[in-house]
Amino acid sequence: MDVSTLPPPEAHESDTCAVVRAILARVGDKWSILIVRMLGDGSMRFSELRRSIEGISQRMLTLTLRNLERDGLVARTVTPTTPPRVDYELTDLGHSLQSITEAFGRWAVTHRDQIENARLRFDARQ
Amino acid sequence: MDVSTLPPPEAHESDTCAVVRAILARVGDKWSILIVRMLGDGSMRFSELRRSIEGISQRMLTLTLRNLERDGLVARTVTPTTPPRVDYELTDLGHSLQSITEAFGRWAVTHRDQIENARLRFDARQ
DNA sequence: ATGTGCTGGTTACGATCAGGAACCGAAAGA
DNA sequence: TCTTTCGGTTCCTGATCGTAACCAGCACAT
Repeated sequence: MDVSTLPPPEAHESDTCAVVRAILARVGDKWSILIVRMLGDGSMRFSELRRSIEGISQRMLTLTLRNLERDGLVARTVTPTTPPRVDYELTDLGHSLQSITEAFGRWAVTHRDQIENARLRFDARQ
Repeated sequence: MDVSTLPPPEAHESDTCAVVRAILARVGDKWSILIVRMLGDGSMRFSELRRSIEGISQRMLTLTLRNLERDGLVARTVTPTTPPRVDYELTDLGHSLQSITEAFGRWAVTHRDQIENARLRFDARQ
């Protein structure tokens, strides 16, 4: 989340490296991908997201949603009722990321045990 | 990179949320994905990686490789010559992640402009 | 009238982490 | 002897994460 701008113009052709890095800096943090995954099933309001993404704080949810909105992955809709209602949904750009986040989710669940075992083995070796 | 352990046993069934979060915390940072992408083409030695992943510091390369090794995604081979030679290559587990990192790389390159534009529009609105 | 709850945030602050720069030993080459 | 290469490590600073507290606005109950 530290890279404030996308790579400079001179890196225009094919240094995938810098592009991937800059985009990952935004989209690659743990909350962003989780939120994209949750919103894949349809729009959700703020507190709904907060309840379904366990472990996220209000602050991080706000910040992450704001960044996703800034990058055009998520759209924010305010309905000025009482109490106010704020809905978030994926934009087309956000939807285009869906297949990747889903693939990642499947990979994570499938290989979870392997990673945990590798980690235990590594730590035992030290 | 802050979550030190994988999710506790009680979260065993299907709270994909915690699993994805814990795994992303390790694998989802910008350097890890870039390294997996680089190693996808074959094994590389330390300084080779440092030169080809522009912008990475020696320290972050060391740390990230260590974590990837710990999680069983990367194998480290030391050849005790002078100067020492250390090669890194993907394990089978690491290779299983390849298609995802490649898909992400393609997505990043393809949608780079859209993100940059969305960001400019958002900032202009404030 | 007064308290309590829900909404979607914001602020303050301490812990944690990323990242840069400098340093390291050993050996080869000039 | 001085420099370079190799793969690290150590120190330090500034950014970031995350927790807890606070906020306004309104409904409903006491």
